[in-house]
Amino acid sequence: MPRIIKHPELRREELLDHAQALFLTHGYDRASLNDVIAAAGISKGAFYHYFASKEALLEALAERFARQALAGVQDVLRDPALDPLGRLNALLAKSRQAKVETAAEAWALFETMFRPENLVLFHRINLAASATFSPLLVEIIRQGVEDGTFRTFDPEGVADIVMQFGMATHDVIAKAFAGGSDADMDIAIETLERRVRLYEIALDRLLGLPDGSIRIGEPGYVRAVMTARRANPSVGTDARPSKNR
Amino acid sequence: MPRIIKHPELRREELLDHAQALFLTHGYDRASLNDVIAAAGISKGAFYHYFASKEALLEALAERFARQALAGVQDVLRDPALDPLGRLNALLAKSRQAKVETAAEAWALFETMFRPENLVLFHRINLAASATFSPLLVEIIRQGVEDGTFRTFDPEGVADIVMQFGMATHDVIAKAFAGGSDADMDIAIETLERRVRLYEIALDRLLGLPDGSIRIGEPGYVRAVMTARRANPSVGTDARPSKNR
DNA sequence: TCTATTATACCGACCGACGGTCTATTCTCA
DNA sequence: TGAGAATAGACCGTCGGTCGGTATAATAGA
Repeated sequence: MPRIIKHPELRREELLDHAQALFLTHGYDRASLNDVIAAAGISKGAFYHYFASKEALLEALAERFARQALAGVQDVLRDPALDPLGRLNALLAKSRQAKVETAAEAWALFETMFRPENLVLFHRINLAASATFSPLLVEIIRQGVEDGTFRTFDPEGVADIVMQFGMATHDVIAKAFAGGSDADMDIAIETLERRVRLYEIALDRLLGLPDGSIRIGEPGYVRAVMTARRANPSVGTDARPSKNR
Repeated sequence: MPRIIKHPELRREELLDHAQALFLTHGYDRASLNDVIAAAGISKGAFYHYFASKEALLEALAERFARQALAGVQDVLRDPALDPLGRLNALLAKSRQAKVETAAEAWALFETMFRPENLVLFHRINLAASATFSPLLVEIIRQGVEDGTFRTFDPEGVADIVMQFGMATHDVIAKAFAGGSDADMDIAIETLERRVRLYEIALDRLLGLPDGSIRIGEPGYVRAVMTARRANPSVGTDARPSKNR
């Protein structure tokens, strides 16, 4: 095997790219290190030069996800024209928009993200995302409390609940994919749509706002996300020779 | 090795008992099948006679947890004297009581439950618990809506949020243990206490009740749980020769 | 009641794949 | 030219899981 030397940062990113693809298509546990290094075209030794363990690779991947998500939302955070409620809604809108775009552009990725074997991966990403976004939410809520827009005694708590709501949609979506049939999907879409309305009201009331102040997604948005796949035909079930562990 | 034949159900329960002990002390991933069968004193073949896989063992364990939890709340569910709000509060009180008792009787178990390596185990148990308890909550809420006690358009959604809140305390507690020092623990206790108050209010308002109607735990209850360990000295960190995967 | 026969419970050697380690080699650059 | 970063790949112990086989229990026919 010829020896190929690349710029370290590039190699690291490449490794993350291949790991991401494999983890998403086969799940963290089922994608082996050998798969990853084979895809990346490097040796075990090279891999362990960049990452201390497979676990560390997962961690780095989650961090990268969080970093990218944060970058996409910087403008909202910095916009001085926004009041706390506006900023909070803008933040929610951004994350909604990110979901729609992901669904449209990479339905396969979107779908695999919610497969049961990806629970570990998903959890790690969410953990990293929480660590990144919670402080931002707290700051927004705190400002809102200060200027009288919001009323709550526990900004951190409310921030956590916002994050929780975001993650909770996961289970509903997972059920939609688990069912498989279009009918199941339809039920799941309507459930999720109702759930989003509920989350909005929960946050409204938790923050002492009139019902309808918080907007997580306009009616029909869930359906828009979930039917975006038509443009990008399903990858179907795992086409890989099954491993038995 | 002598061949010992036991009643199948007994053997199965024994297997679950040993698996539970090992999974809790070392985590699902780190406790190997060989550890389990060694503890139970049986062969690989015997194990695979009872369970199709290690995964199936975990599943069965989670189901057993859920079944036991369900058994503990049957009286509350059946009590005809309770109105929906009373029943909901009684249910919350029961689960609180269960936590306090667990903490007092088996602090080691309680602590290990929240260690990071037990995330998978914890998640499975919660999944099983959700599947078991959500329908019960839905039924209670639905009745409350019918008789005018509660006001909501999405009983399933509210039930899910109740379950979510129950699980969310996990993260806060996990942080308390992660910190380690008594000071960290103290901060975590106060955070959790405030968080419980927030959850109560969130549910009050979500169900259209006056603030203070829902009681998850009386003030000071969290501290009572977390300091119950004094009676039962900590097991400290993992005393086992570390495995490298 | 005493066997044949079948079904069930159990044993443990064995397997391929896994994550991870180690030594050796080659490249880069001061 | 020498130090150290980058890469290679053989190798290791352990893992979850399989398999051929054995001992015991249950059942049936005589």
